[in-house]
Amino acid sequence: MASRGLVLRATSLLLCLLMTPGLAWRGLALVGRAARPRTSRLAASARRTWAIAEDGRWVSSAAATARGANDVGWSGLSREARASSDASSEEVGVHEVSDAAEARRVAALLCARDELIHACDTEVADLDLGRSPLGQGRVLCITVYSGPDLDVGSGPGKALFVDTTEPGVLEAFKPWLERESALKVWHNYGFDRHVLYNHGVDVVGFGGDTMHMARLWDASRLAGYSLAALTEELVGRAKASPLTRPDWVQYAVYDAKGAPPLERQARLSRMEWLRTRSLFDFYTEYWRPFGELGAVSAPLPLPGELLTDMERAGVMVDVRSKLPLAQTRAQADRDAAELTFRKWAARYTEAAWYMNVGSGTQVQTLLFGGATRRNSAEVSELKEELDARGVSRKGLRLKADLRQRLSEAVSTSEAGVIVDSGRKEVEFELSSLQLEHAKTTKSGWPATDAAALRELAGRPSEDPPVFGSAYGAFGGGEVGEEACRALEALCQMGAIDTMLSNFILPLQDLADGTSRIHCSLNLNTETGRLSSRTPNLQNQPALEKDKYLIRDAFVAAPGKALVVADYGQLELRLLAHMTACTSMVEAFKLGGDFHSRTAMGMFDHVRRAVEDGTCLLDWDYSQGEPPAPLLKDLFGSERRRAKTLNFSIAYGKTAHGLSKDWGVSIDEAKEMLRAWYADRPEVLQWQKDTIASARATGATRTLLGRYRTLPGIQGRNGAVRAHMERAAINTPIQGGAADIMTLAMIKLQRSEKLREMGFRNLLQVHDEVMFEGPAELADEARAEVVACMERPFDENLPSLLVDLVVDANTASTWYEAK
DNA sequence: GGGAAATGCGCC
DNA sequence: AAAGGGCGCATTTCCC
Repeated sequence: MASRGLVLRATSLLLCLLMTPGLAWRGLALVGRAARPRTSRLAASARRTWAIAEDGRWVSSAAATARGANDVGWSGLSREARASSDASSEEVGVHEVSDAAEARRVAALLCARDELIHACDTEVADLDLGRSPLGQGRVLCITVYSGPDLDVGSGPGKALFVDTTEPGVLEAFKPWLERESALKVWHNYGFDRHVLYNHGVDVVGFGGDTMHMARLWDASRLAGYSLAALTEELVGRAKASPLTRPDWVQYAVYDAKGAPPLERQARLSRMEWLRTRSLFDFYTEYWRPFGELGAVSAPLPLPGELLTDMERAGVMVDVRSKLPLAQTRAQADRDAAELTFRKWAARYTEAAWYMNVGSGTQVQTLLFGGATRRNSAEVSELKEELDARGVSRKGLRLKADLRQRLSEAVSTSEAGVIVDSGRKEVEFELSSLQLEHAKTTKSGWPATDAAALRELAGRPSEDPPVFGSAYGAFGGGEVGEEACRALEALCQMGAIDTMLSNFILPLQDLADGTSRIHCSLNLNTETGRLSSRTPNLQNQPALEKDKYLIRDAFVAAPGKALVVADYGQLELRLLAHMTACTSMVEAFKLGGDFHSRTAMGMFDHVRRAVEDGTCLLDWDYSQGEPPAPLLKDLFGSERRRAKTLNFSIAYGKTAHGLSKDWGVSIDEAKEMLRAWYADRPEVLQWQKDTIASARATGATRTLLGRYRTLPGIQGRNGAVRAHMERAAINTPIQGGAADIMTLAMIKLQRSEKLREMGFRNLLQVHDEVMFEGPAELADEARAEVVACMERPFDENLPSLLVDLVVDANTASTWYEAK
């Protein structure tokens, strides 16, 4: 068997490509990763250009510099805060509380000072950051800083260091922590509340969350200052060597001093919100209740907690039968698909039998032979250089389980193909099928994602089958068909693997003793949406793709029911409202299928067909069978395009992107965009105005007037600028939708009906909420949920030009309720 | 061994 | 210059 040398990696070696029977050798094509161009991430590398002047107005950084204003960036503040903290660490002394008697004395003094706002923090040990703090972690200490007016006997303005590892200390502080009138400000409240709850302390008296406040004055990323980052640092240090007491004290009081809530409040107070009011008013009225409990100045007290209560409640999953069954089915399907692919691939290159099918690099090598970005001269040059240095084969690591399965095969393999290196790794040589690739990754390598595999495979299992580009590459006929089927199997295997490792397995692992999953809900996005992590419950498979019925494993507790409610076309309604687009507002007023109406507006022949009765816009099937065909059936492709545009326009999609998605020319894509905008000129105008204003001010605003700074929108980097311009028109919509959901959730939380009926909010997925409560009251609860969501605005806020439509169902599983 | 980058993919 | 906004996360590979 002849083999030819080929360059791979500068540090290690050279890949021998094998001549394989039945496949034409097309020469050298594999290039090492060292040749990859470096790319940087757009958002992360963008530099901030905005600042707040002393009077609280947004100004450009140039103006800010001229006027000596502070950099508004979090990192900027963080540095200032750290500097001032470091500078004042000698000035602000620490009062240590290390025994029960002293704890009782100090806690009593605190209870007498409800007029103060107390900045609090905890330090925690024995914590796995990959899961919710509910049910794990041990509080080591609490730190409290109450400002210069508190004196517990050792002088005014001391930070308290409360050592809760000493017996009786936490118990002594419990009454104060559970005291509703003692306002406590935290940095990422949910974390501390949950960890203290593990010790039987149910913290209330929420004064605010400095993390949320920071988000409000600058929605940009807060890299490096997350609680997780701080905790990881601490855990890392504790691991390296036991922390000494002074370490602990300094570390623990750092946050309270470094991010004083009053400074946050002052910053927010300087920023305009609705003409005469400030962002601090916004925080107090909306985000503080959203973050937790209505404190003194909220318009109405909230009867409990919101985000932290949702986290605490968790959602029940069926770990006894449904998820294990899903796992069994998924693993069987995956193994079958994997075998199909392996058998096929190994016929061309034996090493494929041993490869890691989950490795993009190996699939890349197998199918395409690597990148095509280097010309042959460069390849030869590299090859010579590496040959001269004597570098040899590439070692490809195999998964442990695969390794075990293959250990026998390795020892009996044909000469030359598999080399057991004697280390933990098995080295092998993978020759390439040298297929043409239609798509590359952003760094220029052939993509091996689902779309790329689909391009090769086509839809060979459909009737009639549609074969992809691999069919011809393998000479058509049965051989071509088999190739397509094998590549489809590879694609399916990847999809099933995703279901297993992202959903089916972690859900079982993360469920607590009562089969409930507790995610962490964070108010930490650029647009004001929530995010969910450990696990992310906001990306569970949607109904159409939920082959293993994962959503069916999300269940109501025995005797209870779920109420699942979602807004219909929330973002499109926001777009209609914010642009005051007559056509869209009218379409929503008329009701019926919105995308079909869009198709009518875009295509004359569709409009005529509806007008002369050839087809119906929409039909209510409770009236029996429709007397004429429906638009969506007669003009399916027109409606699909209209729908795609409806969703894409708000994201700023370009003709270039549309033409690629649809496989049409740029001109055709442009024509589609023109047709969409022709019916909605206000949208185009609004987008232009919004971008212009964003460029002038460096920020864009949501429906409720929250800001998002857009670093780089005035800069010279075209890619960053274009990205920020799209964000400028999307954030008002996406953030506006988030505003509406925030209002709705506050209203839901304040609903006495729901509280009396025993319904509690478990989840929010951007335009959807899930409640759980007694099954016999589910219908009544459903009606109340709909009522709250349809009218989320309080009397201080203007209403929308369009109605909010809510679809809600009750069922015992998430799957059934959709 | 661990962190970071690259790739890919789930949701709205 | 890139070519759709916003997230979280698994896996592999690179790199120190």
